[in-house]
Amino acid sequence: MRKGEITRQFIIEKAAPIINRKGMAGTSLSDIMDATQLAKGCLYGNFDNKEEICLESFNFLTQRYAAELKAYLGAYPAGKARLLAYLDFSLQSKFRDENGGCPVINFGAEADDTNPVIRERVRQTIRGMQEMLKQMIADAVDLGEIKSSADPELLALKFYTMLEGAVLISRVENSNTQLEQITKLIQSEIEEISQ
Amino acid sequence: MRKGEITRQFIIEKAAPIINRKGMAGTSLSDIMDATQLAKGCLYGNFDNKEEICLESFNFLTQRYAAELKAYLGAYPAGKARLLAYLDFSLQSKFRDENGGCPVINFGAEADDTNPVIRERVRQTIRGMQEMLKQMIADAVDLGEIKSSADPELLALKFYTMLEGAVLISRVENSNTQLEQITKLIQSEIEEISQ
DNA sequence: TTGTTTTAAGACCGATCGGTCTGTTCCTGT
DNA sequence: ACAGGAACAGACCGATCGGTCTTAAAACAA
Repeated sequence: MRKGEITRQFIIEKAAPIINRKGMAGTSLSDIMDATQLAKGCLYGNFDNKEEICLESFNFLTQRYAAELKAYLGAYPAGKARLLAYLDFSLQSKFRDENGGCPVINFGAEADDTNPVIRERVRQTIRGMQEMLKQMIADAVDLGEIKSSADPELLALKFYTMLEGAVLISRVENSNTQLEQITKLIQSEIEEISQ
Repeated sequence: MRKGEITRQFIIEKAAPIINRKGMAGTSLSDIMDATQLAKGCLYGNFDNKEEICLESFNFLTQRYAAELKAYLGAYPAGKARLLAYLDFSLQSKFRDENGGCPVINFGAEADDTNPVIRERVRQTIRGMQEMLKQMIADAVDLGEIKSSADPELLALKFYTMLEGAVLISRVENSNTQLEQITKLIQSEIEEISQ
């Protein structure tokens, strides 16, 4: 790997939590210079502009999350067990707090009216998460763990909106209570549709 | 009413949709000067700083929403009918699109890590909405329309997270589909716990 | 080791940022 | 009608914004 690629990755890793916390507009290049201890010329040698740093930061946060999630879920068999494991992961994931919360919420709320490129990436991420949830539910149905009357797609949307809404509220409240309550609710809903 | 108070209100009404769309950090004073056609001296004659304009803009958006909601719900009898009317209002409320989406999401996502004052106001708003929902559910229980086994507080949290999550996704997707699906889901859940 | 290419530093740029201040205009109570 | 105060305009401020460019240093291929 070339030196430049290492530096580029280093910049992204340092910038991502800041941008996730302070927002794209709220993060200045000097913020990133401080965090990386790199000069401006170096930043612009590795990126075309600030927006590219923001975009790559979002990609980094979501890809890292996806990798951690995949590693975590891999230990559980497909179906209901993995679905419940996903809830555990969502709850215990310190990720959200340490890096400024869910990037889907942060980047989504900021980009929806201002930045079509990033908004499109957020959309892809949302669809990916829903698709994954849908697949886990469908697997549980196929395995006979969940009633076949269940609609995996609709349930995935329901659970995902509940979780995102709970993450938002928990961040504003600075408390895990709401996220815990919602997680328990989803767990018991899964039990209700189990057979 | 003094002239100053009229101008102050005028500034807030013009600034609020912009700040809700572009964010607090992403909105500059010149944006507000353009929208109001007022000079800088006038803005600072009516507000101490930009943050005060942001705070009052959030207050304006939420208070106007609350007023419209109250007016809408007043036509329905307390209990299940009003609860269902709330869902209708949420769905048809053009408010969200015209002004840049739900201010709870926009200001909440931006302020949670950066602005304790505004975050506290968002928190109050969230609690107010949950309290209102809880009350509507509790009324329906008291009237015997909903089973007494239902937990109004938990249901309020559940419905609210679903709605906020759906609003976020619908905005990123630029489609009402998800919000419509979630609204229908909540409606049928209410029917399930009805008696 | 040497020559070339890549990478980083930081001075520099014009524009714009949030905010101040002074002078003028407009409103309003008498 | 007029005096006094409130409200507005806009020049002005230093700081900082995102971004460029030149130069030096470091990395790399030979």
